[in-house]
Amino acid sequence: MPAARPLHTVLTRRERQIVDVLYRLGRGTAAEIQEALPERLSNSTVRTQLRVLESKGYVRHQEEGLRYVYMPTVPRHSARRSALKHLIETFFDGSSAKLVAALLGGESRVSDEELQRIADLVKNARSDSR
Amino acid sequence: MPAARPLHTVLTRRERQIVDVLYRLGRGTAAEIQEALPERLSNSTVRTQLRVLESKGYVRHQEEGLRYVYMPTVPRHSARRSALKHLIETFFDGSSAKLVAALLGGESRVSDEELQRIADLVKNARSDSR
DNA sequence: GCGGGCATGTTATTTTTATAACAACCTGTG
DNA sequence: CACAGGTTGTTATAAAAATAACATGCCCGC
Repeated sequence: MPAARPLHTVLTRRERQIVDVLYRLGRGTAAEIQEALPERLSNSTVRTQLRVLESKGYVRHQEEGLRYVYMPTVPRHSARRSALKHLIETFFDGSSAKLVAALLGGESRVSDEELQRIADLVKNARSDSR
Repeated sequence: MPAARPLHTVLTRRERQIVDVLYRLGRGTAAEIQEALPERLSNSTVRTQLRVLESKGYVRHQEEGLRYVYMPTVPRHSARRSALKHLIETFFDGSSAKLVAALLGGESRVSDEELQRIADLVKNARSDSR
């Protein structure tokens, strides 16, 4: 039974890197993961790490033909929900509005298209709550 | 010269916990940090950890009367910007809109007041970009 | 059917992390 | 002024993480 606590507070540095890659890719073989990692590691190392993650219950694999395809056990949406929560609490004083402010105000502005989509989301949310 | 890479990808598990506390508190003594940590550690351990963090350049301290007050070296807003970016890339396919969707759609709904504030932010952002 | 290329499994070792005991030092108070 | 309480510095050790070499097995093409 894994993680009462958010994943990223439980995993080691390497484990996080690997799990993050998996959340980005959805699923992947050792080789693909190795490729996607921010640091060069030997294939052997990556596989060992994956096995550890699996034994801890954070990752599982399916046999696909000959090779193993790994994926996270914690569903993406729940991992991300808790990551989001943690981020808001740590950096935004618990306020979603502050997060949005940072999102819109940052130097890396969102595209007009994204902005439009966000506006729509907000509109819907508001009419829902009315 | 610390961290070309986002903090949380560089720090160990404990170090992250401590740095996170510091970002939440802004600043704090060893005792305060110890208090705020999600796990019970001896005061000695916390201080050792802080010294390590300092030697790595992620934290610094000021002498305040007798005791040391610690704070992050990386400014909060830049740490949070990169954390946010990383979160969006890992869990939201690089789309801010998807993040907002999760924010508004999650079970932990934002309050009406927050929602209002968000709506205003979006409105401003849109008129700016026009 | 044999050797090359990939994949996996096993196991060992090095390195880093994590934890904390102990000593020394102020400082205010009885 | 002695000492209790809170703080820092030093140093040792235990525990975990990280890395990778080496061995094994399987399929495919020559």
